[in-house]
Amino acid sequence: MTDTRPLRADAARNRRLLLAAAADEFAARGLDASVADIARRAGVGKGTVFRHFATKDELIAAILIDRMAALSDLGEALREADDAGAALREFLTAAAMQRQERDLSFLAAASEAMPDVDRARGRMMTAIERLVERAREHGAVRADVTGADVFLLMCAPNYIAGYVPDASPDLWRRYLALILDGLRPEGASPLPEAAPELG
Amino acid sequence: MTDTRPLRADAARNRRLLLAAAADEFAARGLDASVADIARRAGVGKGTVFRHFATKDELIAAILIDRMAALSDLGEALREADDAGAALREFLTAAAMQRQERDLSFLAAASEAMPDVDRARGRMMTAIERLVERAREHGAVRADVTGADVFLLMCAPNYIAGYVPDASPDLWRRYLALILDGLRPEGASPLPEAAPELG
DNA sequence: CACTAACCGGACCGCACGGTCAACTTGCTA
DNA sequence: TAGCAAGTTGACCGTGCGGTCCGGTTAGTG
Repeated sequence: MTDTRPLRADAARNRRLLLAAAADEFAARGLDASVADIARRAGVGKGTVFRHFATKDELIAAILIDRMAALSDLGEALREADDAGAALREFLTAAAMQRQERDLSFLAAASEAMPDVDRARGRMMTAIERLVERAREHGAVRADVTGADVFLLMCAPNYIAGYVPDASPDLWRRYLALILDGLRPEGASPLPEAAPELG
Repeated sequence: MTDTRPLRADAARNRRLLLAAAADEFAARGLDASVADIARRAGVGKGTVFRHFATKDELIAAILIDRMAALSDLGEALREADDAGAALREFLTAAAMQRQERDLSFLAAASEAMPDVDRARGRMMTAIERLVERAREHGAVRADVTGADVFLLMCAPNYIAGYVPDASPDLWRRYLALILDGLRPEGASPLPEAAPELG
């Protein structure tokens, strides 16, 4: 944090390789993918992984923070969009497009112990809340749906499609469309149970 | 299979205790819950677990088969129901009510190697397909949704609600309602991507 | 009641994982 | 180009897991 000396060229390169390899490996095998496999995929020794990330959890956190930051950027940019409903759709499509990890429980667990994760999640949550609020005002989504709901629904398309062996890589679009249809206001039956409070 | 001699009284009791303890432990900690913990919760030695189930996977399979059989019974009973839409809703509610495991990937993996699992899954799939077909004919669900879709969506409410730390135990009802609203035919936009083929 | 096959339990094994470390290599700078 | 801090590496460690095994226990039977 306080120490911001730039990385040596090879170290910076390895860090990039590691993040990419880890994202691939996690997408393929889930969060249980071993650090050794990630190192091998990156063409690097296992020790190097722990030089860059003190812990496997920190590596996961770094990836999640990157992704949440990108989505936050998008969400904030979309605040100006003309069509609030289309903006929300675009956001959720982008969220599903970056292969999300299936196991979000890490997010909840890490938020308590890792302030960086918590901050990134908070920023994304407010971006989502703004989008939902605006879409609601424009009558593009049902009145009883909240930002927290959308946050939770964000990964569902990948989760659902992820359990089809040999699925089309775009199968998630089908379930995203289904969920989006569930969000539309026309003829919606009121939702039971209060919306959850997150973070 | 061929050998159907009845279990000794204590063995039968322990088997029941084990299945219950395993279901609890899996629900609480996911499929990674250790066999030792399950044995402890059942008040039994670890060796006893492996006397009843050759492998941890077989224990999981036994639980899954029980649940799928119960759902198949319900699904077949609901074929006679007057309101086809209500029947499908009732089925999905029952499916969510038994705490489903979050990690369905086991199902796909086990189906290939374990014929019992495959058979139970097949029976449940046809029950679901019948319910969906009938609901579709009655105009209670959109035309482009299939049995495979419903099968995949079945566990989503628990998955979504499962990542809220301290959630109300009935929070899944909220997301089930949302998904059911996504299934309704009025004003549905056609689904992209072909429905997956399962099994 | 005595006998035995079925059953139980927990010490034990091998393995794979996350994480450490000390010897070695390399990019930077003066 | 010499010197050194920064970076790399893979052998190594402790831990916790699924699964084994055998000595002791118990439910059923004649």
